[in-house]
Amino acid sequence: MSANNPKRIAKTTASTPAKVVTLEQVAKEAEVSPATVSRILNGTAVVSPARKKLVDDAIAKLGFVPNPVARGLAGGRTFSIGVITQTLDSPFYGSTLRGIEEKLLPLGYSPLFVSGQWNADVEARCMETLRSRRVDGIIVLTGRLTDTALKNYAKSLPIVVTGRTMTAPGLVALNYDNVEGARLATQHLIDLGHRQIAFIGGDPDHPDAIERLMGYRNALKASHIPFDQGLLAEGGFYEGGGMRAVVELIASRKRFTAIFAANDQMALGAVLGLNRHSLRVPEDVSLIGYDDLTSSLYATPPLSSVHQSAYELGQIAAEGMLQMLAGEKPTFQLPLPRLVLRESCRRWTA
Amino acid sequence: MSANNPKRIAKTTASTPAKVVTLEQVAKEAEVSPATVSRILNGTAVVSPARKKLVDDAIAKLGFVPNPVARGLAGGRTFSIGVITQTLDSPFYGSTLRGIEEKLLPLGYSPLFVSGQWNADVEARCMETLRSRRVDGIIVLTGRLTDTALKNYAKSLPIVVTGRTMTAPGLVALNYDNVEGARLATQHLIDLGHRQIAFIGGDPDHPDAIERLMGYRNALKASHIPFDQGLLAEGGFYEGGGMRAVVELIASRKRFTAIFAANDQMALGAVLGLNRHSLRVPEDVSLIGYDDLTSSLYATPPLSSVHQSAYELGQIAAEGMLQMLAGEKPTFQLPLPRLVLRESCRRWTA
DNA sequence: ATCTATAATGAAAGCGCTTTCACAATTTGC
DNA sequence: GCAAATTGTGAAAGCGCTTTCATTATAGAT
Repeated sequence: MSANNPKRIAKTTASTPAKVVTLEQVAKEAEVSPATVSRILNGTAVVSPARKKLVDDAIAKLGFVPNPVARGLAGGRTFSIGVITQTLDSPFYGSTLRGIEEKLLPLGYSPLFVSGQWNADVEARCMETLRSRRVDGIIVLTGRLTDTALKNYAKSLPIVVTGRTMTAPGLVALNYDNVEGARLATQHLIDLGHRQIAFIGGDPDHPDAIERLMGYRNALKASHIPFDQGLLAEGGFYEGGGMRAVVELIASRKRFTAIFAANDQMALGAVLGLNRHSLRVPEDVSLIGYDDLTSSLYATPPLSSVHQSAYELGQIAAEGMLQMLAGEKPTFQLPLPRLVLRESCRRWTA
Repeated sequence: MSANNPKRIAKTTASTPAKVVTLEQVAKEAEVSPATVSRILNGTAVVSPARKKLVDDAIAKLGFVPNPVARGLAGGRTFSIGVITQTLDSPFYGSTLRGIEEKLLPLGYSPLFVSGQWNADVEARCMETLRSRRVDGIIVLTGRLTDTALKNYAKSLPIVVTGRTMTAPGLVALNYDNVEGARLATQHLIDLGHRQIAFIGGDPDHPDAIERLMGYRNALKASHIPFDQGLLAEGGFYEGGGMRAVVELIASRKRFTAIFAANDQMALGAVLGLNRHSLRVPEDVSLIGYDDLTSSLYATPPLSSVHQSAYELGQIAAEGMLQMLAGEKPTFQLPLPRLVLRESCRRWTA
């Protein structure tokens, strides 16, 4: 290939002379050794100001850009961070990816996104892919791997994981307070006078789903409203599931005046399910979601929700990773969930 | 670093012995030269079946995984494909990314996603990042770079670009037929009896926006409906813009009985804008969008739209890239846009 | 002044793989 | 049967960078 390469370049590059400047050329230009150039690039040793200037000038003149591949091989650091997301097209995590990218890029790190499909096996394979690519660290967005598995990975490279609460050496976990967010949402409904509040839950294997259910129950308990299993339905975190869940609820002939859906996607599906049965939001049923997706703002009616900044989550995760890589102890402050009130809830007077 | 590494591993790896098997070890185990192992790995030369078996066994026994970083340096190929998307959190392109990933991964290629933010400068920087990372090829999802710039990049590495129609050596362009899709949508409205059809356009710099407007005009012309500038509004391809556009339209007191929005996000925003003025979809105004997002299926009412498979687009783009890398001439068949009828349009009888 | 720390630098040895080049072992052609 | 073409293989030279190790120049201590 190293012979193939020039060949291909020769064939395809008529006007662009494909000048790939190497560190060695910089060294020659500045009349110093490659080692010195490397030291300046990495700040790994003190270099006299005079030589530093020489080198900086040479770099500028030649337009030298270090080759990350060579750096990876020689130094063991690839300046890339693996990110395991679950699906690349999630409306929630999409923003998180953006947050990660924006924090990483300016520091010369590139994110390498792979999707785990909410499946532990796939995720394990992702981990291997990322490790074989010699990423410097891995950010896991929730995921299905066990805490133990994660701890193990953390032994060989730094890990930041969201959606969990755990501690281990070489690992930092970030988790929004789902219990509190769900409590807030349910309490809001209670404050509006609702007493029969249905809950559309997410995938029961998912910690977020469990915690949000817990918040819902906590709020009920605090107001001495008996918890009713019959008011629970499962929507799997997607629109279709939300719709099905509400249809089941209606079919069960359980009375409810409000619904708290464990995420906005299900809430949006629920609106459609309700409409199909001539139930209007918020006239007949009040509805509140979770996540505060962009699309919820433009739903019909605009959906009240629990705001969780996916974007910020990404930023914080990336920041934490950067700190670990710098050998610092990551410190961060996760924003608290907060209610965003729009038009999908209404006071209920029985 | 190579000295740092063992140090860190020693510190963090109590149980995992961090056994990184190298090609050389495989060679030793199989009692052949590293060159032979490499040849088997890459299929670059004929190796006797006997030795091949030896090597395969050694690989299996040792659990050897080639180091892509070293491969990148030595062979000039990194088995990674750069993908320039515009925002990581776009509901449309999200699926495209998924399509790309799914095609690439099984062949040992990893996508490297970077976002251009619909900005030519940012995009140019992305290009440089990707090139400096020595990706084997680049997939550009629409973007703002000029055709000329793209042609230039194509001189040094294979490029697949979507959302354009152009040809150049080392470049393949994939474009859905926006004109036809828009014509279909508009024609549908005409068939339903609408004569005053408003158009909410996208960013006027965007080729998709231009083509969809053209399709709209073509359909009108074919039915001898005069084109009316006053029925046009610009929504910038986002929900908020769609909402503003419809509000402007209403304020202008132009009569219209139907709206064709150049994408679903704007259509969704338009629904809200209409509702704010007590106009119902589809009772008072028929509405059709473009893209057929997942969320459109669960909108209130479920939105009729022009289906364009973002996912398939990704797959085809990735496939095309793979073919170019294999030295084949890419062949592909883009699906035609098709109407997806749901509940947002209604017959109009004046 | 002489000896030892300290600072700044370069030479050279890799990182793990691919690829050329040369050579031996076949096979083929006549 | 013998030269010529073909095949299979290994030794060795990198790819572009980092890092150790040794070396020289400089400052500090006695």
